Amino acid sequence: MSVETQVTINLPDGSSKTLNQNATAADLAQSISQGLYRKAVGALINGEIRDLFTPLQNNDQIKILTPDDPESYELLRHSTAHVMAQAVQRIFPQAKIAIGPTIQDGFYYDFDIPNHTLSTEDLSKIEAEMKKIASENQKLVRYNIPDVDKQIKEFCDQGEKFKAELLEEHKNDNPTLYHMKDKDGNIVWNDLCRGPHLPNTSLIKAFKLLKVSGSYWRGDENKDRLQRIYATAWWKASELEDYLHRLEEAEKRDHRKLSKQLDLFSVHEEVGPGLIFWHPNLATVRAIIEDFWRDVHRKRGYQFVYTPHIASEQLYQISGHLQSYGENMYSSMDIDGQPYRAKPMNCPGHIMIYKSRLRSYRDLPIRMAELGTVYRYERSGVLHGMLRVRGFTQDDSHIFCRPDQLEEEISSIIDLVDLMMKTFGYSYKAYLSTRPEKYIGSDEEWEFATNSLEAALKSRNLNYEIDAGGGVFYAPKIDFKLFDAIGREWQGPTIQVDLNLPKRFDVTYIGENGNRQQAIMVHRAVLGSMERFCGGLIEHYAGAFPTWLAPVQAVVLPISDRHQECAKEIYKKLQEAGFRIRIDDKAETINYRIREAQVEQIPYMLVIGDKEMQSGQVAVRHRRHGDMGAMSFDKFLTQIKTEIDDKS
RNA sequence: GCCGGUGUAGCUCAAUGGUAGAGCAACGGUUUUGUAAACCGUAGGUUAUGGGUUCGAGUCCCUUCACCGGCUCCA
Repeated sequence: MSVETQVTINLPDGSSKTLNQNATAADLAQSISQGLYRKAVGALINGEIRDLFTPLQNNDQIKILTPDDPESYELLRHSTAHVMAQAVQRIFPQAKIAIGPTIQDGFYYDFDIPNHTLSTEDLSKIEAEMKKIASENQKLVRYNIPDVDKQIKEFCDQGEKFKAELLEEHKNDNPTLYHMKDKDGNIVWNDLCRGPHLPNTSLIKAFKLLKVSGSYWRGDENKDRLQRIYATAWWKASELEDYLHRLEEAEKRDHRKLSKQLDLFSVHEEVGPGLIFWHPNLATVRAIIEDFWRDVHRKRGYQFVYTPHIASEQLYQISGHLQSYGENMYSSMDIDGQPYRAKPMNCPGHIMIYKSRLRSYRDLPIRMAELGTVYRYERSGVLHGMLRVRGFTQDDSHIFCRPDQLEEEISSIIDLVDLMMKTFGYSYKAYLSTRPEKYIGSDEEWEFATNSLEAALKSRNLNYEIDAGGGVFYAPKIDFKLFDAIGREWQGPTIQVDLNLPKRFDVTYIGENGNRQQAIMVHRAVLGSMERFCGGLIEHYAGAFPTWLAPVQAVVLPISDRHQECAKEIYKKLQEAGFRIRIDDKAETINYRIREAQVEQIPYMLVIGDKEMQSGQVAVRHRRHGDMGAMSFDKFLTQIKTEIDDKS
């Protein structure tokens, strides 16, 4: 056999294999082992997920994908999306299909279904039809469109205007269709799609349609309104069950639900949506977090400031917020004939303080910090518990520094972020967002600011990803994504190097050479907002705040009336020692009161009965570990003290 | 704001178009209790709001408001 009719491909283990030309990934799998061939669902070719029947090229780096590989879920979910679309069109022949991408843990598909609104009952019908399609064992076959214009016309004739539009857009990108064929090889359905896909539908076994919602063609509210079906798909039924279980768990942790159980916060129609009332329990948690926050900031050379909640429009004209952020600001109020606004951001206020006197290069850096409450208009449909509100308190800081101090400042912020996130038990990941398409400032400024951010990340040996073009128009930034106790992602700290405001406000200092120089301004928030952070914490801890944060740290429970005196003494001693203590001596059984304390997630219960009165000990029950037996009061004191000091 | 859904006692939920109910919580008693719910009783409602259809509306239709799931945006 000559070399031309063969291809050599490389395998993950470093070995290589020679196959006939036109061999596909499936052929490769078969040549490796029957077992692998049976399990194969696709291939990773030069790092890209591809169909199992993709012909291989000389020198390709190949990994055969099986359900054991995380990448295989992309194939599964994408193919399941097509099965869903086919099912929808079987049930609703008038339905036109838009797009159906995979998302985390699942996928969705958008449809235009004239004269029908999808309901939850429809979902089970569609699911049943999908099972049918899966059992029909249809083949998914990639098909290069030979005549794009003809295909566009065909789509138009079928009324598939979204597909026609997409194809028109991709006409020069070698567009492909995927044919779905029955066992006799007849094409029963097709969809414009780049792929890749599973070889056939029989692999699709464990899926569930989750919800319907509205959407727009291309996410544009001026374009067609579509109906979206969200769904999830897994290889095994057990995985699907686990996933649904995780959803249930997440639902149990919902901060709005826990708020009712634990009496944490409320919103009121008489007051307005998106405005949070902090009840004593959550206010206690917040106050402790704020104390901690002040403490770590003080130790890092921050100075605390307070700024007004309303300001003349002049301020926001200078800052540019009226022009670029006006849509999110509340309309003006008239004060002595002058228009004023509720503040949407703290930065202009901090700049006012900076500019209240002449600053020398020796004064820098100046780190100003404020738990600053701001008000922003959010569209009514986006409000969500404490996580998306209209009035909130940011843990906002602005650092004014010289160019030569920038990297060091950023590095120290990253250090602070690390301390804060570790304290609350979040893991995190950093993203460096670079210059977007629309921006202000010079290329040199962008380069300097971006390089400083990156250098700081590197100096701290922090892994980060680059979000190219993800910066805001006035600043490159580092964003941190947090991962909570059940692995969910939250928006975390942010660091931005502002290339705009120092110019607009003429923020300067006198340099060593006696000349006025422009100061560099860094915005940073670590917790984000107290509302969102505390809302997130509720879910992260599932309502069981660690002892250092718990609204009530221990409850003293006298067994009967004759133990009240003794219980009160213990209660008093603990309260005087600075703990947050409650005594529950109401005329209920001890079981009842223990249950109440458990439901309230109080970390410690101290049961006082005859034995304890005699021995002078306390019987300790922990909300998680249950009855811990009797111990001396001092021992308990030391134990809880250590726990609080360690913030564990 | 848009699409879809929901709104009944403080909470969780019932009530084929035909007299609004339960459990928990609250309150009053009784019980004095050993590690997740003692017993008896009392009170609690313009069924989110305003209108309409009907002999009759919690239930059907429309308005407004709020909430829920998304779209979009962001702390």
